[in-house]
Amino acid sequence: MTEQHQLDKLDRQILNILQDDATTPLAEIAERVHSSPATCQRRIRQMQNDGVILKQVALVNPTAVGRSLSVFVAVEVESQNPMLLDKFVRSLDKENDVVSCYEISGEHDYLLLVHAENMTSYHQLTRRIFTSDNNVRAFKSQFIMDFNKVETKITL
Amino acid sequence: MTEQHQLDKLDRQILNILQDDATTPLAEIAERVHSSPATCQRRIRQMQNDGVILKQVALVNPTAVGRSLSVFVAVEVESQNPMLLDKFVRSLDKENDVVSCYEISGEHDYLLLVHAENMTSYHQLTRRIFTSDNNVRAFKSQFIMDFNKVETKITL
DNA sequence: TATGAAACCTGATATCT
DNA sequence: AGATATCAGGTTTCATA
Repeated sequence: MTEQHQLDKLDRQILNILQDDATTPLAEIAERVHSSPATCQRRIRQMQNDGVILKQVALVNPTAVGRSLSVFVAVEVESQNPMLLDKFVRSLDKENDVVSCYEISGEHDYLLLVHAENMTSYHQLTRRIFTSDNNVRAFKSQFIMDFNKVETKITL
Repeated sequence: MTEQHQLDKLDRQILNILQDDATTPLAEIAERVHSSPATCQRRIRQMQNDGVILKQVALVNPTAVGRSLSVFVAVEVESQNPMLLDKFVRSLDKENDVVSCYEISGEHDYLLLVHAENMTSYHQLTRRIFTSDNNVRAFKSQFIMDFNKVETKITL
């Protein structure tokens, strides 16, 4: 998480590969970027230390694990008081179905991504966290009907 | 990608671990779930074949790779003609800055996540793809001011 | 039929030039 | 930075319940 030197072409090529498949062996990476395994290894470690690579994770199919209802929820808060905003955000940590929370500009304040088991459990979730007690004035559910493109990759 | 048997507790525990850190050694996984490395290995392979685990990827910090402007774009299309919808979605594939595209219910049709270098490059992107030629009636940019919680993990 | 122990072998890491 | 040696850890086999 130290200060980062500018990424060069080699770094970017390695990142493109690892963002597609983090299990790619160093020997294959080296071949594809025309370098050596040792050099690739050093670059990767450097980028991990610099916080360029945040972590390596397994991506799971929500439907296959019983979360077949996915929703973007646009939330409008009652008060912009920092303590109340913080309280709202922290209340999401306990909620397994809330995968992400972004603070956004515009008419809404937050955009959440939720993976729920079904409509009943989603409804219960909304009753639990989108309350005026929790500093929420209003919320709008945008149900995801199709995942046309869901990448985590930032192509460089 | 075959038909999937029901996931048991062991599978779910393994998924929770791999969604946090896909580099966790099998020996450590085995210890934490009170099983053996061989069994954990077999379960993981099974879930990969069943499409429960989609892939393993490196997550990259957008800011650290020069994409410091992140935007959710709500897009409303002109026509619901399937061919035109498909054409719009396919036009996004070429765009490196467009990370995901969800088809949603409500007043808008699509929600895109974009990681752009800066406002200038984002503006150029909007001129390129959010055009009436591309079946777009209107779009609304929701700039991300803070990533309060950005997970890929579906806690089981 | 699924598990755990142990052998085996690939590939990650450290050292040296 | 690249080549080599070492060692950790992933994979296969086999025995067992």
